[in-house]
Amino acid sequence: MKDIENLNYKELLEEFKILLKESGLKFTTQREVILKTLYKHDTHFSPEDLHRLLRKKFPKLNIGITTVYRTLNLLEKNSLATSISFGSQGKKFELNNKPHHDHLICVTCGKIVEFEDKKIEKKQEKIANEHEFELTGHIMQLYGHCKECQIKDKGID
Amino acid sequence: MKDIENLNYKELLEEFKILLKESGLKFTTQREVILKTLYKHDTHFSPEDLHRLLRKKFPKLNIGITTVYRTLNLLEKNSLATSISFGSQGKKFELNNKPHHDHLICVTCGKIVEFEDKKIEKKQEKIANEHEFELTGHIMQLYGHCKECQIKDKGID
DNA sequence: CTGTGTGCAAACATTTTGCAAGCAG
DNA sequence: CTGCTTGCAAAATGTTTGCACACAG
Repeated sequence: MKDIENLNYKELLEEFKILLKESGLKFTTQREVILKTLYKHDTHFSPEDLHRLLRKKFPKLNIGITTVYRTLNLLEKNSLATSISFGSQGKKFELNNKPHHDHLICVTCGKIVEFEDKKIEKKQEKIANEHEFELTGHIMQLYGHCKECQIKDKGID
Repeated sequence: MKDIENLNYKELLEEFKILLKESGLKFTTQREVILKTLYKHDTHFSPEDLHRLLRKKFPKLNIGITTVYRTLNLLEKNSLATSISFGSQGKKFELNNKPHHDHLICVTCGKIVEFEDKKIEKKQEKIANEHEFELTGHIMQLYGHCKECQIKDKGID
């Protein structure tokens, strides 16, 4: 798996172009603005949110939701992006250009908070070693109710 | 978060009934068989799979997918169950009546090793608290190469 | 030019909602 | 009896596919 951690936009773009060429695919304006927007906003985007933003910022492009889906899936397939999903609320995507981190996810409103914990990562390594595994990666997602949703759930309703 | 770890079915059922009463909801056959089936099978169920199984095992009930969704959401909202998303497919639900165990997965041969680590669990709680989340569950999956496959991988490939 | 990419509309898949009838309390 | 619950059908939501035209290489 290619390591694109800490790449700046120019490097990322280069990586994307190489990857397209290798697969016999074409570099298009749509694909470019999707990559650029993901890079600039550094958030978890749902396809729908990203699409809305793109239509607003690049009205002339008249970009379709279909293209957004296709490009996000393309990025994920090639390890330039990662999606995290929570069922009915759909997937959210982020670029893989920053150091590894994990996610806290509110099961009520879908809010995502990132966190990083070196001690846990260390412990994971240790567990892997104990079982004679050579680690290549991991998923860790914590699910719960965020502050706002705890209030909502208890107060009214 | 209510602790329902290690409850047997009778206790779990009691907990469910109390919870329903507290919310002014009713105890119905549908809700009962859903709880019981989740308890018995001790797996991650998608709503469709659970629905299919329920229709097969309790044909007279003629249970609707709607009820399955509603009950699973009810259980999750009250922390008796947790839903997680495996990959790109929909949600899967499991009861919270067992201590959470996690998985080490060999990406080559698919072998799965279960493990449990109290320190990591504690740390996760701490992280959640720092972000004012009330935890309901988590996924932690470590991916890597198991001992046997490390040998194989080095030989060939 | 060639074949991939695009937007659109329609198809699909999954989950939620409106409703009339059923049933728990 | 009261009003929550249910199954059904329809709607809403999220995602993919077929197609004809556009465009990168």
